[in-house]
Amino acid sequence: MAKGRPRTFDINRAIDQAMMVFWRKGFEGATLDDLTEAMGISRPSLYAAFGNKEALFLKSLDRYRESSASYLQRALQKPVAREVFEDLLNGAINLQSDPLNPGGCLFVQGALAVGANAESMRAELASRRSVGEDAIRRRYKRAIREGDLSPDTNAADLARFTATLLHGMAVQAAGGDTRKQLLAVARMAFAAFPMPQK
Amino acid sequence: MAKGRPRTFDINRAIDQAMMVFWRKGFEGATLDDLTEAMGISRPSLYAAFGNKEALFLKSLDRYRESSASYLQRALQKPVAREVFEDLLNGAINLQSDPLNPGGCLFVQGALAVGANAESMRAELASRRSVGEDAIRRRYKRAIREGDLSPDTNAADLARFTATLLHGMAVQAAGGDTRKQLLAVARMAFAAFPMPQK
DNA sequence: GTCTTTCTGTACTGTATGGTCAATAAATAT
DNA sequence: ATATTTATTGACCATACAGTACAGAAAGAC
Repeated sequence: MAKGRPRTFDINRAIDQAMMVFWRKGFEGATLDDLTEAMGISRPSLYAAFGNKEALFLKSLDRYRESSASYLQRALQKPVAREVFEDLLNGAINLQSDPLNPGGCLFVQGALAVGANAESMRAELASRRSVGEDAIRRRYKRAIREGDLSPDTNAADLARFTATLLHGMAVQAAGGDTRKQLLAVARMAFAAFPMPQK
Repeated sequence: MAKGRPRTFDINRAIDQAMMVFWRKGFEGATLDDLTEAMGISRPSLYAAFGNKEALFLKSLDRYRESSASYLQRALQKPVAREVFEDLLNGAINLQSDPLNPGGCLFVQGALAVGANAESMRAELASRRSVGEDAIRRRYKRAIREGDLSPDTNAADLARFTATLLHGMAVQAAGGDTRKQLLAVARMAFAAFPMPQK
């Protein structure tokens, strides 16, 4: 066991709580008092464990990707592009409209437009959204190779279209749209998905 | 002419400048120093003319709706639903990816997730987005009556789908997507639009 | 036990924020 | 001209913010 006095709180549980606060209030809107209260720890404990607010935010983003947004990796493993697309939309809806969560998506509302102090976090989020979109693009490319998407499909455009829907639904969910309403949106989007190669 | 010393600045021009700051940094991220500097006026002048930061934000939202986002009202006047849909997407792209503007949409990034102080502005924006979506829904309802949309179309769902695309493109644009890239997204979305009644 | 290491709690610091005061300047009304 | 109304200016205020110092507490090492 590590020497010295052990922490009295579970660090992963603390990150989970911080994540929820950032999700609900954004990076700028979440104050240290909000965070420490939700995490159940004092300010110096937070700084000892994480460094500062930015580092805690980044940890929260990692945690979000691995827990809440894990539907994305699962969707990418579906056998054909059509199912990938459907699972992405359904998974996003499931997450974003879960009444136990803040509405929407941490990667969207965490820091979409911010002041100078938070500019680097805004860029970080844009970058992470881009990483997700790129993973989708690569999956569609594979689908083209494997023949379940027509060879003349533009994978980058289709991935961007997918991301646009995910992000748009995040805004809708942040505004209070229900799961049922978002499912109807997804149903319409399915009609835009290119036909599988015959 | 009104008595008393006249203002030395153009109030509409000042609102335009404030709007740009809010658009770029959001309600919370925009400081009074940011605002007064961009508007070219002093703090007490701002308070005398507008009341406070919230009131200035609301004025900026009005201005945004009437200038930048005026494409929406124009699109709603198109003769058939299909053209309405296309003009909405094209108009949004035109606005959101204009290099002279901050990327994205003020109604989306103005206050999507915020701290307690700005909670009422977050709700205000959600409400205004909802007003826009409702105007689209009513337009589609009319289209159903007029026969250019099939009678079994769900106007509310189609309006929500439209709004989701607009808001999703706003997030994409805020992240740096170009006009060209967004136009490709719109082209895919067109495929999801229900066929006109035969 | 005693030493060392690490964590916790209270209290604090410097700064930036939104908002205001009081004095002065510039216009109209009579 | 004088009075009145309104705008501007620069300094100011209270508060909330992110971040920290320091003393005490709890564990392992020996």
